[in-house]
Amino acid sequence: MRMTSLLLPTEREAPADAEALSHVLGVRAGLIRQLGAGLWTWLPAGWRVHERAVGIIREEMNAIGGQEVLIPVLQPRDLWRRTGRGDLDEQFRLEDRKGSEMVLAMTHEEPMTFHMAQLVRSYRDLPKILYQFQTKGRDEPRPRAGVLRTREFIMKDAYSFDRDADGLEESYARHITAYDRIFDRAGLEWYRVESDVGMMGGSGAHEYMAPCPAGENEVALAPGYAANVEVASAEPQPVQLPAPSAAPQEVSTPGLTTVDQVSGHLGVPAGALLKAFPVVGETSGRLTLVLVRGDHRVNEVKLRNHLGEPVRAAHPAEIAAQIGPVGFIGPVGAQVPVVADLAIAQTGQGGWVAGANRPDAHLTGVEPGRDFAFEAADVRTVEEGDLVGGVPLRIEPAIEVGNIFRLGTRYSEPLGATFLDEAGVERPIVMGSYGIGPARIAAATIEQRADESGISWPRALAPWQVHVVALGKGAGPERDAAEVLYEQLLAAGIEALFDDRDAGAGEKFADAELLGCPLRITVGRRSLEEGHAEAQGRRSAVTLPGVPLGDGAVAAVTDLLAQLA
RNA sequence: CGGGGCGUGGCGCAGCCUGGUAGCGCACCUGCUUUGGGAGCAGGGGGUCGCCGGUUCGAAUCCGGCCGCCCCGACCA
Repeated sequence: MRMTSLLLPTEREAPADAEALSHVLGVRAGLIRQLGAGLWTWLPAGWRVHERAVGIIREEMNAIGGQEVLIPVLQPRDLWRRTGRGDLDEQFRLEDRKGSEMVLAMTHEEPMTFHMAQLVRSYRDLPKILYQFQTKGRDEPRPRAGVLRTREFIMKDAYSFDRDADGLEESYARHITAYDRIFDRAGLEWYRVESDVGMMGGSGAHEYMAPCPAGENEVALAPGYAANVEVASAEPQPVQLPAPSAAPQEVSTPGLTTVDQVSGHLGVPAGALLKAFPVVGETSGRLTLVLVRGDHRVNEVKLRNHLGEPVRAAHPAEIAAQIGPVGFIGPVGAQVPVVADLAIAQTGQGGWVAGANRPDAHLTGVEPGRDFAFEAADVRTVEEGDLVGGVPLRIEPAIEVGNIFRLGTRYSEPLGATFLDEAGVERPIVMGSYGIGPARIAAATIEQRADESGISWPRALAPWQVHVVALGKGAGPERDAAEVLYEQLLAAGIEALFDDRDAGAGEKFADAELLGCPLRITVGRRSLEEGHAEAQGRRSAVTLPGVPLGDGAVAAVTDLLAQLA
């Protein structure tokens, strides 16, 4: 591709509203442009990257027996009502001219299962893996960071159909194989982490996380351990409790309502406090008092999974009516169920500090079990430095680039996707679903590999393998030699971008570094006289061996490319 | 949805407080010079100042309403 004809609007300055690196560089390098909140257009160079990611995914999905299909984005809302998903907040809804209710697909479990319900009759029709690359519409509460979280995006979504749980395990394992290869080939640093299965039930799920500063998730990492912080468990760091006493002692803590104030006033570590967090079940309406250590935070995902329903923080009025004065509540004497985090329950010690359920007062010397009844559960968020297998945990922000999910019969049952087994018994198909966001692969790659000058693509994702820069404005020997080299590369099937613009050397180099093709070949007066062009890898400042012009050029470039990642 | 911020040529911004000819840098067009790290000189084109309404002789500027976009949080099967 010649840059004189390419639509590549590079910018010297970052857009004022861009924060994330992938957002800034995506716009500056001319890959993407914004149409509206969470709505992004892929320009030619950016789309080439996206399609390279798609190509890798397609190859690996085919390699595990996946079959590619294409399902409409526009769908009857009724289908979604049948699975109880006709009213989701994130769902784009519309009507056709006849007034029929339609939705834009957020994902494609419903239509996929709908088809399979009609097409699968017998256990002989299973297993199957079907996938597609298709647009998803999600009315996100807050789109952000360029293409990282958008309201419309392309997802590779795959669905597995098996006769039983063992079959699902096999399909699930195949996807792990494919996904591991996909993210390796894309050149990402990634982790496969345990993730929340949500309220959908199912027997487990994993997310593929690419660490990067703009990530919206947090992953907890230790050797041999990787989990989304939403579900991560670890051994807490110890805390020195004050000496126990025979019975709780009331102490005056006037106006002291925060953990810091109380621990400072009493001269005890924050971790010696029992932080009381009253929650109300969204469906049951039941109030529960959750206790975590004063230096810990309640993990709402783990809490929700433990209680079996979503929860919200209790309102001050509810707290005052059922437990005690806000700021001074505690488990002792509280007439509500108490859930104590394992970091408290497992110590078996006394000496804790808790609210006294009386204004301006706390209790010291509190001992769980003796002074109040509780149910023990792991409901806290892990902290950096907590131990897993004796090794301190670290926590990193990451982008979710893919997920794999055991669905079970969540969709096959309501949509009547069944088959007859050998015994003639009708059974629901056991399903899995598996997503990957190619745009997030591109964004995560930018985040992980960019430097001060711009993007640095791995060969697997680069929009072009070679960026040929002709120096010298207008016609001249450099331009002629570069022209010949460019044509040779094209003829040899090497994807090359040719900077044939009448621009200064600095501008051409700056644009080449911004765009980040793996190999830059410069044809300039300096080396032309000796009959060669200069080669520069994007990732290193080291000048590579020169490329001879003429017959050996293609072979030399091929060699250089082989040395680059 | 709560909090904060911003809307002025393609991009980045000033002007608004204190109403009176819409400005700067980059980019763009023409010519000449220049040509290995975002060139110089000269000339030139391009803006409903987000939208609607109000105040005023006069509104980018003041007032009201609306819309859009960004950031933080909530949220994100």
